[in-house]
Amino acid sequence: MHIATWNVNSIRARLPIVLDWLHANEPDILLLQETKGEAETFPALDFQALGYQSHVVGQKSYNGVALISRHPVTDLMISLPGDKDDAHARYIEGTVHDLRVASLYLPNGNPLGSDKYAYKLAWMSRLKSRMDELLKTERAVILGGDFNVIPEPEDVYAPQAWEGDALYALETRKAFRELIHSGYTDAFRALHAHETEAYTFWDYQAGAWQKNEGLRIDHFLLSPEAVDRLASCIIDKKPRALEKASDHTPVVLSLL
DNA sequence: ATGGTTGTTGGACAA
Repeated sequence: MHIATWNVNSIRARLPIVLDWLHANEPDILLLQETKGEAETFPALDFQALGYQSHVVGQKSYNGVALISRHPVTDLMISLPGDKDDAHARYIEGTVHDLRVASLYLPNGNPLGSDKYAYKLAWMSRLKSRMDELLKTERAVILGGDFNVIPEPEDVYAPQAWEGDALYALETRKAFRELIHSGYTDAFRALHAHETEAYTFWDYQAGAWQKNEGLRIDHFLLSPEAVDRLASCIIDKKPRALEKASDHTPVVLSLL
């Protein structure tokens, strides 16, 4: 079972790259973030032609997540519980075989001290509540997506320069640790404990890709039942080098 | 250094 997560920064702008990658890699499940459009405009027929069904939560212009699968998906949840007034399209969760899988786009939160940062922290608190609920099911749970969190200094090219950023501020990392400590595992770091320069995002600006000034902010968090089946977790850097690339590159999880 | 880039959209805003 192969599951990929990819912040594509607009599915319309990225469609050829995503379809080429999907055809070449054939994961069982593809989790997308920042599809940037209403669900009705999602190019589901293009994915269907490759044998995939698409489940999309969208909104105009911003955010947007999708759960794309070669296998049937049941029991969809299309928002993160805990705030009925939150209209951002940032969360979708469903069951594929014996797995409970979510695609999530956690708020960026910049700048620190703003309403946006308060929203980020509140969203992380809501996510923790949902993750606690999922743990109680004692099922294999896979949460994949753009967490907009740099967990540790080795996950960023210049830690000191990011201390005032909402992706790396201590309060953000504390909230991320709370997610982990409730019983989840960061799949990439579990299998690559001391690997450095393992990034999933490089800014479009200032030659960040060419200088390898990246961040590791796209993650898979696994429940204990999923960790028992963990075989590999790799970052596929190749799509970031293409013309018209997303600023993020896919992370691919393999389970037994 | 108040820049630099990309996407949506058709001027800012978000990242």
